[in-house]
Amino acid sequence: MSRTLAKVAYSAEEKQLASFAKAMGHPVRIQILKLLNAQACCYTGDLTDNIPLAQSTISQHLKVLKDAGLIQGEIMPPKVKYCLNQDNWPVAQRLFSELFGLASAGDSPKACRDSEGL
Amino acid sequence: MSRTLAKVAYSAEEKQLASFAKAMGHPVRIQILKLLNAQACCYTGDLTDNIPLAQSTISQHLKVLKDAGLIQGEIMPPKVKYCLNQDNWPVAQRLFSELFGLASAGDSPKACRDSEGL
DNA sequence: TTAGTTTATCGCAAATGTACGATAAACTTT
DNA sequence: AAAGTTTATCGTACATTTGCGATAAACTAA
Repeated sequence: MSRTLAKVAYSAEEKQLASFAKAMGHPVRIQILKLLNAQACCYTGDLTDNIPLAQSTISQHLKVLKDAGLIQGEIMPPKVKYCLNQDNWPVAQRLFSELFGLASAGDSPKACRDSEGL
Repeated sequence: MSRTLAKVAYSAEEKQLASFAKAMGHPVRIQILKLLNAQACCYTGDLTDNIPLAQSTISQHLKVLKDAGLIQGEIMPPKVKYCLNQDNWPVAQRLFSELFGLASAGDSPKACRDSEGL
């Protein structure tokens, strides 16, 4: 048969994962996340200096990441310091891990013998 | 200081990762990926039957996933069988793993002592 | 108070994304 | 050949995203 399929609506986790993914769906935002992951924190100005986009545009990208819950900002007048969101980053980590078949690092997708089509 | 920052342009990997993430940025597409990950393959009709969206809409979502390289489709007249993309799924797996600080499963984001701001 | 620094927000234009119904395309069965 | 099944594509409407310059907001230093 083939009737053991998807539920009709999205689960909270599916929505959360899609929301994280959506926020990550732009190269600049990936760049920002990588930066924060590598060096803990940074100020908006640091990004403005090194990314060839208007300051307002970068601020908008930061807002997207913040609204998605991936980063958090702390006001340190006159600057704002951003870091990965302590609470949600591990959640995102988990959700993506689960989607990708969790761990076993070298796992290949469930075989679909024949494949290579279309 | 603080001048050891981001490069001016995006690397190929950053663009690739953003592209994967963007394709994953919708709950229906997450649902489809989970399904394919869980049961290897499925036909468009299976999705059409179980997701409350028009057939044309689902077809479009499949196209987004296919264009991003996350899934592949094989024509088996009169149906089309979809599976995770054998080549790229592991790539996506790796890129996301790397972004999330690779492995150590329980790692928390690099401390940003003080935090909780804004 | 005034001027300076840093970041967020507003208003706008152009491009993309989302969903639908209608229709075409490909192939099977009668 | 005609009718049926399954999936993709087209055209359309509406919403969201992306990027910019201009401006406001918050706070410090003169």
